[in-house]
Amino acid sequence: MSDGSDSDGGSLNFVEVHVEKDLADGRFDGRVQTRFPPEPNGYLHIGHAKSICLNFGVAKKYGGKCNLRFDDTNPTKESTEYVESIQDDIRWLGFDWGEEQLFASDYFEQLYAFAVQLIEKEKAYVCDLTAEDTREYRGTLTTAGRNSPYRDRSVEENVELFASMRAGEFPDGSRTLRARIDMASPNLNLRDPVLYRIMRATHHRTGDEWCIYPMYDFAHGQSDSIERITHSICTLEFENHRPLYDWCLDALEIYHPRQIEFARLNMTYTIMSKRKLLELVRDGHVTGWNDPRMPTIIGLRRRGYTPESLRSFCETIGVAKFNSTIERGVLENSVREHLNKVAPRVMAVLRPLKVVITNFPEGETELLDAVNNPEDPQAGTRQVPFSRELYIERDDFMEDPPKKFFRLGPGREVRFRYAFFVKCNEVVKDESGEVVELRCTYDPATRGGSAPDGRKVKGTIHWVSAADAVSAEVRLYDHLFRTENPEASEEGGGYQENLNPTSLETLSDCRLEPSLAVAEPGQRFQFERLGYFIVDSVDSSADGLVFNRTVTLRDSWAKIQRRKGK
RNA sequence: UCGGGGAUCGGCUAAAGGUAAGCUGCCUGACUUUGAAUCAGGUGACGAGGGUUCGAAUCCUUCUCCCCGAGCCA
Repeated sequence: MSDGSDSDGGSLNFVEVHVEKDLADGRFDGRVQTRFPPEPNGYLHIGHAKSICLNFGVAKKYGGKCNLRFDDTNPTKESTEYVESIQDDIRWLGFDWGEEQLFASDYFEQLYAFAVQLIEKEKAYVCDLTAEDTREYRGTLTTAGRNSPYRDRSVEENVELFASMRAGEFPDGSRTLRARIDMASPNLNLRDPVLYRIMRATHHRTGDEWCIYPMYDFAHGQSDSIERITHSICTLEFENHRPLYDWCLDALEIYHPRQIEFARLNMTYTIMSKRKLLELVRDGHVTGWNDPRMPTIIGLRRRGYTPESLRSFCETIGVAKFNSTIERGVLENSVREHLNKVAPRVMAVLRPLKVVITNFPEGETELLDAVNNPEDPQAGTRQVPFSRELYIERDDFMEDPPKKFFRLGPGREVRFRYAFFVKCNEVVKDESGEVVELRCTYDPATRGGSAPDGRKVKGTIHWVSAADAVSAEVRLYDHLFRTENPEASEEGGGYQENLNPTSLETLSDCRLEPSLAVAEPGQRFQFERLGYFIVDSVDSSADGLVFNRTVTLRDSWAKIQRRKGK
């Protein structure tokens, strides 16, 4: 294909361009095999979702496979908790890596053999320099390094020493195995990089079997090679490592995949660093990796995001080498778009204001038909009870409203969704002057929401019947950070200075229409005129419903207000 | 300072020497029993200079700015 497009007419991202070129050149016998290689040292976040969609997506598009391989070469940071969460998250996202459980740690024996081969080829040596000395010998960005005094040990001595390293005869950090490349290389990764270090730590899979562990650079490429990966797709920061990736494979004379680097995802109002996300959890700024404010997959999931929305998000943002930052709103749009199609509509009042319909008979209830989802006729209808005492949203009433306020005010008439036209006659206040109740009349002739006399109302508001309402707690989430780029702090402090103090608002006195009484954890709804909400999977129970707001609806009224406020 | 990358509407991406396109945002308007959704229109870009060419976002060149790199992390 040379016109830059695929069969659907969509354009190719640059990775796919490279893959198609390789396919056309017969470079890997027409195979495409990718891999997603997380280190199990934290939970996956939306940035990983980009990589997952890319790797699994490219494999699928060209009839290949994508492996899930854990890059578990540093036992001090890794655990099975993370392994399991990563598998869960990938499955939930909708991807399948087959039955294989792949771990770099499964290749430790093979990797060790590779290292011995390198020694035998005089391309690696055991070095006794301390960590500090190693750094000092390495030189700087602008000055060449110096050869280690241990660089010219004999093959025999190196083989023996390396075996002793493995056998546990030396203390942690006392020796390393290094590649013999070029201490004067302008690429610091090539200045005799460390291949193995001595580290007594219990590995989550190999236990105490090993006391030496391979470095990323010596494990990753060879693991790719063993799995016969064709395209090893990673992020930009590994671009400087590619010469070393290639060097190892060439030195070993083994199958040689191609590494391609793309720009990782950055998003406004959040951070993507695993280390910093871990700090947020540890320091108690969030309730856990699954806090709905976290950019983690599990957090977004609990927040109410759908796998479809995350996948379509990854599709829209594209893949390139330019270091870009995606607006948070793009993510929000992706979930709105999906939920608009599938989420059942219900009425819920978050901040209740009592309304008494003075001309509606006491103790009576009228059942009204409401559409479950106007975007999906199959979803059918349900009945909602209307009675003398109702609740409406406090925001839907103003005592002294401007002309363009289409909701309730003294003397104004609006439509109560799916019910009647209602007119406000009287405003009741408490001693402090706060509005506590509205006394209104309804027009029985407008049942269902339209007037036989053809009169129109400008606004439609949601409501719930007071006697029939179910109570719930609703958690409203806002950006975790108050600045677009939390990493850039004004006072020179850390990103934590930019935490948004109002990122969570908990409303405990919400009233929902009765159909919600049986809502199950994980069920998603649109609360009409408010947003999309999900029953919390952790804290919600039958006698204590808890909802998380996934995202608000677009709100052009709020936008107008904001514009005026400026 | 050395090496490796990068720069196209406000944001994100296409254009593979031949009409700078799409999505999103923003602004209008239509419709509306969700100020939602939907629909229509508008706004708006090749980092700068030089060169090659009939023709350059694309090739060459100089410059500017940004990112990555001196872990026994990945």
